[in-house]
Amino acid sequence: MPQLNGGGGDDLGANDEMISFKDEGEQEEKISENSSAERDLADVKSSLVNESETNQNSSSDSEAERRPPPRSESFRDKTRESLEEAAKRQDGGLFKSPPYPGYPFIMIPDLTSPYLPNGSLSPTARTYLQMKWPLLDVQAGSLQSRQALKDARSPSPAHIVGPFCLEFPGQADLSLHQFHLSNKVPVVQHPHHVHPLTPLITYSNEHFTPGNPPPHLQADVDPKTGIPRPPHPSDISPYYPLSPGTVGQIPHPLGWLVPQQGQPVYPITTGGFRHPYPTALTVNASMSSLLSSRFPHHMVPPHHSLHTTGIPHPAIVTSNVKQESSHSDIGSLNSSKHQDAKKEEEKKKQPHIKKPLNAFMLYMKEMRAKVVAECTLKESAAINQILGRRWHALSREEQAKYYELARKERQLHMQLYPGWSARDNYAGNYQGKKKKRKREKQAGEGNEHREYFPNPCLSLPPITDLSAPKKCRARFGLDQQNNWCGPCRFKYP
DNA sequence: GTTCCTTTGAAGATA
DNA sequence: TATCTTCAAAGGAAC
Repeated sequence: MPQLNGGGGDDLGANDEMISFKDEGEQEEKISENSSAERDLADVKSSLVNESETNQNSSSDSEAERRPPPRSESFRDKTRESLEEAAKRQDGGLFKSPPYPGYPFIMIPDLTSPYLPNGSLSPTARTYLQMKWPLLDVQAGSLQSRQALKDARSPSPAHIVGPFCLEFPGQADLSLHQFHLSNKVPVVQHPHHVHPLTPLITYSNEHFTPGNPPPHLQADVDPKTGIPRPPHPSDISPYYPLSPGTVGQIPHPLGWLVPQQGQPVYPITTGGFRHPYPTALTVNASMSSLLSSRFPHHMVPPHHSLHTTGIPHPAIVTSNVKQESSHSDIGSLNSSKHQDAKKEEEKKKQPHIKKPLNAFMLYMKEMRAKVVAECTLKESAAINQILGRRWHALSREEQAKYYELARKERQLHMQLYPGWSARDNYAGNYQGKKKKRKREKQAGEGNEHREYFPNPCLSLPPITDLSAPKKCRARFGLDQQNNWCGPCRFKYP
């Protein structure tokens, strides 16, 4: 994890950059030989990588040296360890402040009660929400405040200190869903105008249009104000969506909550809970609604009308487990074969809970569109190379944002899927997940591409795996054969 | 339709 | 404990 101590050594992996410098130098030469149009394109693309790399120093040119220093001494790990240590000390508080001065943490004092007595959001809650979900209309945390906004059009930024460096003590939980997404704000992100902390927002507009939530959901009433409010589970990252299959089977009360890109990231599954829901996990009724909204319908009690206060409690998970257990008891009357077959069938149907995204993945998710827009590259592999280098070019503060986001994602993930382990997704454990073929990449392997691979337009690091001569073709496409290495040109004239 | 590619980081597995 | 392996996202290309 990033530190802000400004120590002399930069162990953020900047060693990578020398490669690009060398290549870029060659690239420039090569670019100069190309047409002006190509040069312009190359400049634009190169600028993607170069813009922040010009200050990077490194002398390493080997693949091995491109890797970060040993983890035990790495700046990231130190910070991460400190974070985790702090997280342990923080008694499970999700958004408490770790003791890292200058670290852009986003803290909320007490998310269990994000509402003020009048039903509006507490300022700090608004601040956090606007940080994490900028498209949230946190100003209009309640119908009242929304109406007030409508009338006065005057937010009260006096409460809002700023996106970062907010630090609040106190317990936090996942009751953010008591906040509401605004139906007025644009939900679809523009690729060029992405908030730095919006990687988690993938909701589509239609999913939050006023008419979309089932009418009966409107019955959700703020227990404090008595004002009906839609039970938007907006506190949950869209990385924890419902599985599409689950949504499709039954008009689940929150079935309209579907991530924009359609692919569930953290679909809840019964299989995700290898153990009963821990009683120690403090989840309030709001959280429970969220959880219930992400459970397959077969895990939710048959009544689909949500309780005004509660909607199903996390105990529902437990109770559902018990329910399943009792169901199994009943099923024991049937033949065991039938039961086994049914179990296997259900097991196959289980959507697997995906890993929480790490900092770099969050960064990629956010920046990919920008890179794609600025660069004509199509292949994700090439884009990821750019992103990887830009990641290293990021300042520690900027990286820290993503590390913090990733940390919260992990914590949220842990709360949503307490029994989940990354091992569950390993090939063999997850039905339907194909085992990844092991890459036969050997460090230090000779690389003719390296010699021929200036990659003029992208400042990409040299390809290390030359086992497949078709790589340049796959990498650049047929229309950019001038970027191919010699062997590839020869093979695919 | 499935797998590969490519990146970094987290976490499990293994020696 | 250190190292290795797998999997997260993405989407075009290859098979």
